[in-house]
Amino acid sequence: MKHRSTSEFCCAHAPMALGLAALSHPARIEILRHLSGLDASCCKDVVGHLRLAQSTVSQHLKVLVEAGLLRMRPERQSSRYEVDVEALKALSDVLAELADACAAARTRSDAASEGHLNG
Amino acid sequence: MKHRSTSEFCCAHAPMALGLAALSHPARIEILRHLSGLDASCCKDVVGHLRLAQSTVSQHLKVLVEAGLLRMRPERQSSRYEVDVEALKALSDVLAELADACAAARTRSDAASEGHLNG
DNA sequence: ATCGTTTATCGGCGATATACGATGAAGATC
DNA sequence: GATCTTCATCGTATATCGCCGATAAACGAT
Repeated sequence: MKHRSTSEFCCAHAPMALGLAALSHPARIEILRHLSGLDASCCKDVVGHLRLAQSTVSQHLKVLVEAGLLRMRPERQSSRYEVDVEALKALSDVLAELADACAAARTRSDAASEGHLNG
Repeated sequence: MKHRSTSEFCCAHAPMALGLAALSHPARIEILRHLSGLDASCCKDVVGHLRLAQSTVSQHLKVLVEAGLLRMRPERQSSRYEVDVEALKALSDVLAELADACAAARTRSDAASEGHLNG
């Protein structure tokens, strides 16, 4: 997840890669889904929902917070975790842009080869 | 990237997680962008674009192929790699659905608290 | 003050990811 | 046939991940 790659594209795509990495685990996807249903929730609640050790869940929550996809209020007794809907939407949009760019490029090249080869 | 987690949600979210994991590296994002510009391209071309060893690039391409985001025709001399636009769009849509679900849940809960608390 | 609850962090283990060089296979070129 | 190019794979080294148990910190209740 942490890379010290070689070129400028690394810096350019690093935020997107970090966000997607945070979502590249079934447990973390499920955490987002679970937390979206409720208003805000604590770690213990997530532990009850998933079948993972408390320390493991705490780690997953930390990953999501560091990726900016969750916000947390550290109320020492029972911290509240909440989905950052804007950040999630932003990440989704970036991926959608990539998909659209690829689709547009293909459409363009299809049109070109039709124009050149006439079918 | 390969997890043998505990519950049913793992299987449910595994495909999404696998796809996002494939995109969770700047080099692989850049590979998709690069390949979308061209029609189809070979490994050497990608090696020239990125500043990574040929073996490393070959690995990244393999990851993308195994995730279904790239198609490859193994022409032994110079294999052709091509973006699977449909697969990429599908993955983007799944993430968009997750984001929308979270947004919808928040909107609903906002409306509820407004109704209860009158602001 | 003591106990119970909840959470975050530490340390360790096994598995995986990332990167590279070296090697071998397959086609092209001379 | 000899050589070059291109690519996939192997082997290796290092770093990170994912998981857990154990522990410490913070708060509430008794």
